Amino acid sequence: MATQDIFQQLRFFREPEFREELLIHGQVASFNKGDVIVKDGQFVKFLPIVLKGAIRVYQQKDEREILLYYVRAEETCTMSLAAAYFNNKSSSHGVVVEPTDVLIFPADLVHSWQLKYPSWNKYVMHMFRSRYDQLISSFEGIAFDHIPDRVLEYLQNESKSEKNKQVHISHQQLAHELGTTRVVISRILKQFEKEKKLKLSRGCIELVK
Amino acid sequence: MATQDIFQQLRFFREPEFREELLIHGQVASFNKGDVIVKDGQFVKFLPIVLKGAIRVYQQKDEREILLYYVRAEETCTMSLAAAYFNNKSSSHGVVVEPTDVLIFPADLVHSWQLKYPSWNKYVMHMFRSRYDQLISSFEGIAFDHIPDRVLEYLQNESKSEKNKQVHISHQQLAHELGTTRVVISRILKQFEKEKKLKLSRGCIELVK
DNA sequence: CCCCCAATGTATCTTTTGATACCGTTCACA
DNA sequence: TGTGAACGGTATCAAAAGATACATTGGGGG
Repeated sequence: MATQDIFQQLRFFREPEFREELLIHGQVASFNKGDVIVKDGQFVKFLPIVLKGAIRVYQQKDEREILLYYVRAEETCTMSLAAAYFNNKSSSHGVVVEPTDVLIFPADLVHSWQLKYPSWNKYVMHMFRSRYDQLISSFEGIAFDHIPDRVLEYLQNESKSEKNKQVHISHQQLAHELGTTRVVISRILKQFEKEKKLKLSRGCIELVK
Repeated sequence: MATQDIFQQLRFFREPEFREELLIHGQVASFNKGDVIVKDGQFVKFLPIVLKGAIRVYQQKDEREILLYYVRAEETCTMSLAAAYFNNKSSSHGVVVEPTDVLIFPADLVHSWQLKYPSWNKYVMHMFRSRYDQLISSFEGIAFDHIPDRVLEYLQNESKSEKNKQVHISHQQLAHELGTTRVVISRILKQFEKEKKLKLSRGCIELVK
């Protein structure tokens, strides 16, 4: 990826010296679905900023899984960032879910950037704030909404990025994302279909609107 | 409160110039139970650091309430901090729950401190990380644990700060904290009493161990 | 000492969700 | 073209939690 393309993605990094540092220390890497970016228990040596694609970040405890967020274009992984800043081991997993390009750079630069470059500082604050809000939102969902509502909300979120209203996901995967079981999801989706809210086909759910 | 007492509370603010700024711009204020520190929809002009006591920070939507965290000694309110940093309105409420002393200072100083004082920068990062972890923990509880477990956990957390194992709280309040109803709590507590896990009296729950 | 209200105890019923089992269908691939 | 795995539909049962209703208790203020 050419230099200008990188900074087309990363407009909010303003200071010329900062951009220069990013080019000197940073490196573009490509990953495929299933690649593991960080693992629970590992020290974080490199910090990624996603240019294209998505990384799924989650915690695992016993058999259960908590989805924290997806790192998408222009974003970084706040869990890794915090771990890097305090030189802690990562407490979460990061797995690539679609072909993904990331800009990676040594994690120990974070400390100095934080003080030297206002645009980086602002970026970090923004990321933390935004992740926190996302988590509150998930929390709300799980605390107050019944599963049918959460299913609908999930589907609407997923589909609005695409032109059409189709979401390509299996009932099993959807159950996994929402922390429930396949049977429950199938039951709910079938009910929605009866109510003409959506159309079902193998591996695909189409919202009707 | 005398100067040396303040910095006894705030050891992690190291730079002498920073401490000086804190003294120049900061001011100690005292609040009582029920006082409102921030309100949803208000711009954040002043940022508090708690010296003693506790502030309950929560969001309200429709009739429901989400407890985000308590701001206790040495801590600041990350929601206010983020709102101040981006000059946003607060999206949460902060209410004093016990007699509380706070150091307050103008919110617009945050930007410059962030860049000038490493110890402040570190403090902020630490607060964000720690709030995020707390929220994940609540999330886990609500997602995976049954209410009886959450009740027990809540009581253990509350009691371990005190010498004895008594928690002074009504079933109604406890239900409120855990986002359920009084009847459910009474039912569960009674069951625990039968199992000799605790002793109940009016307005007080005593853990047996 | 009485009255009132908050706090608590308890029964009953319903809804939501999870667990399990079993079935047919579709698809990739040998 | 057959076959096994993934996908999806559905019935049945049980557990968890909420909703509602009503009784009882304890303590403070008049």
